[in-house]
Amino acid sequence: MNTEQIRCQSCSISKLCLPVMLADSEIEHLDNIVKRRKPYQKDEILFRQGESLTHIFTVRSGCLKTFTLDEEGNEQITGFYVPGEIVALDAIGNGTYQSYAKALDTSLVCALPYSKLDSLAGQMPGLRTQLVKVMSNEILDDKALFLLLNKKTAEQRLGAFIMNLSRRYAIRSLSSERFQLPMTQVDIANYLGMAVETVSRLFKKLHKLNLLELKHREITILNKDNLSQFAGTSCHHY
Amino acid sequence: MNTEQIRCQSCSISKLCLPVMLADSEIEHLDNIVKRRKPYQKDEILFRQGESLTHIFTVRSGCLKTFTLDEEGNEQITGFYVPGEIVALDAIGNGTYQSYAKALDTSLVCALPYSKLDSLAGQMPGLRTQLVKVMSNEILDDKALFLLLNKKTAEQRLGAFIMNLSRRYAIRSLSSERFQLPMTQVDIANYLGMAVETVSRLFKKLHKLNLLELKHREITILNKDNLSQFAGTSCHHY
DNA sequence: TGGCAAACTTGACTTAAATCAAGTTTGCCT
DNA sequence: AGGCAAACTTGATTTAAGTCAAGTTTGCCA
Repeated sequence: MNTEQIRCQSCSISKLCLPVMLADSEIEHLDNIVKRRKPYQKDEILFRQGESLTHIFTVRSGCLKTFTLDEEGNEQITGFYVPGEIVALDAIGNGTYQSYAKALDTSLVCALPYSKLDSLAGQMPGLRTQLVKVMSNEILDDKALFLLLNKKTAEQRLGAFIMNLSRRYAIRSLSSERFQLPMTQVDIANYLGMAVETVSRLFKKLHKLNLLELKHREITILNKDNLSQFAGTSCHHY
Repeated sequence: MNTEQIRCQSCSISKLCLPVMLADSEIEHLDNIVKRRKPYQKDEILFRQGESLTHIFTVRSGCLKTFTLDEEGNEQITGFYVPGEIVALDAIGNGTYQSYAKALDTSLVCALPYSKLDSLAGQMPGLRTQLVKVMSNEILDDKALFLLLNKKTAEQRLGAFIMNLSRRYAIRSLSSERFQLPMTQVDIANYLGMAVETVSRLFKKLHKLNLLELKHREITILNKDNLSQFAGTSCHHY
């Protein structure tokens, strides 16, 4: 079976995506508007900042990043997206993509024509509710990220970033103790607002503390509890 | 006329709020579910983190802040809300308020019972669209804030914060060159992730550069263009 | 399969902003 | 009106993390 042909009805991540709580007949309507595209290759661009919004995207496999460009043309990464996550929700407000989106890996993606999704949401209360919930959760996640960046040290930020990725994989029934980092350390540093050198040194430190192992791009979390604690409350000031 | 009795139909900020693009008959339906409460007094709490979501709030006058508490019980401010802005959108996802909300000033507020708002959104496409747009815009604003905190120096953050407030007042036809800061410098420092001392010193610096004047709580922006530029691109590295 | 750029590492040095300490000013409450 | 806590200011010192410099390693592709 061609993976491009998987339908919402049988998609393994449908419970994280828009079909949550829809009746079978409703899922079918949703499925009918979904376009499943050829896999995007690493570094392929899905959309560009300023283009007018045509589709909302959901990740089925692989990983995407979104970013803007600053005055000097440097990437400013604004998010990473793993399977089940929805990309471009910030474009709805004024109908224009507000960032670039690029595949970090070969990635399968579902494209939902926004106008069709919107009118379906008008007919299906469950879909409307789910869309609003997904957006509400994104606002919540953004506020959590805000607190992380604003109040925590570099080592807490990196620890929390790894734990956050791990949790997102766990919810998706992917391995949460050992996984491949889909992004480079340069990307992590950019996203977390720190220097690459700092990221490298902190990974070394986390390893020395026996919290995790990093080999090439493969992360193994050795002590989930301690890593969590380290990320949250290693800031003792007595 | 009692200000508590103003209706959506005649509310001066309705064009920034949920009624945008609704037909008159539709606005009436919306107006019917809105509760206008007695003004909240300074420091009065609207809701607490963990309470289950009953109402979404919109600010009519005054100013609110939202915050969470960290392990040690310290406030972590997550947002300030001025007239026309909607509070508690991050609570919809799991039906629980995700922060505390407190009045910074005597504030008039409209309370919208969420279940009623939700079912109205099911009947009125314009309301559904507007709700989704408002949420999308909040996601966008959060991402802009993220970039600000992540990539900019303390002085750019403070400059951008002031310009952001000024712009929000301007949209609401309030004075954008001269206004009363509704929050203390302690609150600003908390929100922007810096020390109060730094905020105080930077206000002094902005004054010395003839960009603004601050007297008690009254801000006068002396050179909007330069302040904007200062906030955005004062980071020369040759 | 070898060359090269991107990714990552390590060490020395610098710096922006935090912390600490000790004020002064403001405005609320009795 | 006067007292007191919160808000704000100013200066001296410290520190976390950035920058700079110079590597080594990895993996792509011609």
